Amino acid sequence: MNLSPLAQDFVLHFGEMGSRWGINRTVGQIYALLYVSQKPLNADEIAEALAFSRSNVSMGLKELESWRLTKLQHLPNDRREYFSAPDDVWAIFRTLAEERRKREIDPTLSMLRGAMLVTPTNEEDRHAQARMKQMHDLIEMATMWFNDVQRLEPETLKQLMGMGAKVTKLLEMKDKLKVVTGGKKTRDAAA
Amino acid sequence: MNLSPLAQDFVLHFGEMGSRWGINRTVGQIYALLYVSQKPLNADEIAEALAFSRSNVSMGLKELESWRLTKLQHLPNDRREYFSAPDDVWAIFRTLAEERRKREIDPTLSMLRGAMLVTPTNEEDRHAQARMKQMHDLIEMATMWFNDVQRLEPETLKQLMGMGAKVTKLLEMKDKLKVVTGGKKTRDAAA
DNA sequence: CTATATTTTCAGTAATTACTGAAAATTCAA
DNA sequence: TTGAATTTTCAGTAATTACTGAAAATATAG
Repeated sequence: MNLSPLAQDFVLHFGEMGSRWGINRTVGQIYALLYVSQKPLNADEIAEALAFSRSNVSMGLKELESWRLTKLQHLPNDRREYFSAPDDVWAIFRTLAEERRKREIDPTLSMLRGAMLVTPTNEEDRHAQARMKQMHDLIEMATMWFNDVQRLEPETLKQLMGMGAKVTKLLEMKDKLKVVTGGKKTRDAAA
Repeated sequence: MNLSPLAQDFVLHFGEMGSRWGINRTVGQIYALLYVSQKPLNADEIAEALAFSRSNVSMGLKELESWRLTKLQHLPNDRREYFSAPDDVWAIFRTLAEERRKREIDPTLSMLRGAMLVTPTNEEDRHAQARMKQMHDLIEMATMWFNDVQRLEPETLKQLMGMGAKVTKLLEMKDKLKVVTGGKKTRDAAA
């Protein structure tokens, strides 16, 4: 690996993290490399930098493409394909989340919905079904929420996140406003 | 596996999902079983229900304990240990997230902070460092936000999530209120 | 077309991770 | 204490997953 120590640390760390999250270590490393790289890289450059076989890199890139995480481009007078990661980290994270939802969350919701259609024949199953419904409802709520949040302008999102727990204050405000619009004195709302 | 088809589907599905998220398949199955079970189970019951060896169950339970996902109790006149999952799904999810943060997010933030202290010696490294900073900032923001949200009352949280994209409306409201408290007419705020 | 460059596939192998049974350690009732 | 019940450990093995090199497929310049 002929990378600077800085890049190398990053690449190795993300290989490790990837594997803890169900992503093949080498795929994680390839993406980390693309992420920090200044310019797009072709498969040979990646293989060389990470000391992987050319075929391993090919498979890794295919995997990353299936997650829609890479950008592909060609350079003039060069037949090889050059890969890069999007500039916007938030966009990367969003794509990853979308893809995971499609692959894992949605099938899970289906399975849970299916389970809820079964007529339970005993107390055990009745209980199991109730538990599955609880899980279903949580996942569905979180998913819908994320779906909404994803659509927000990055600016709005940043503002919201920056507020953290202070969102509670907003809720209180909202409640007060409701009271206000319901006919009470306006002063409280602005207080 | 002498489970009802309902429970069996659930258990197998979660084993599968677990393995996609970096959790050993059998550990996922054990937890799914505890999750749907009406009563706490001992290791032998789990081994029997899932057709695993007793030692495999022992290791799986230890793993789950290290994630703080199980409750342990004893029944009168029975020396064996009985395991169960918490009743509150949101609490389970929260614990999982906390633990993952401790194990994966925090070390990643450390690594990124460390990388940011290095004085870059060339343009490549300067760029890599800038990229790492972007990632660091996103992760830190998301973490702090989650930290805050975690502390909210389940009721408040539910309310917030139920609002989804409508939080934007709240933000707009807030901005108007700011203007208002800054000295403009109060009517707008309540509109 | 043809030759060459490039990418993909895949069977074989290596490496990693998971699982088991037997033995050791621990716990606790008597 | 002792010894039966229970849990844990761990070396060996099985299963899975990852990786490679060689060959096939694809793409494109001339």
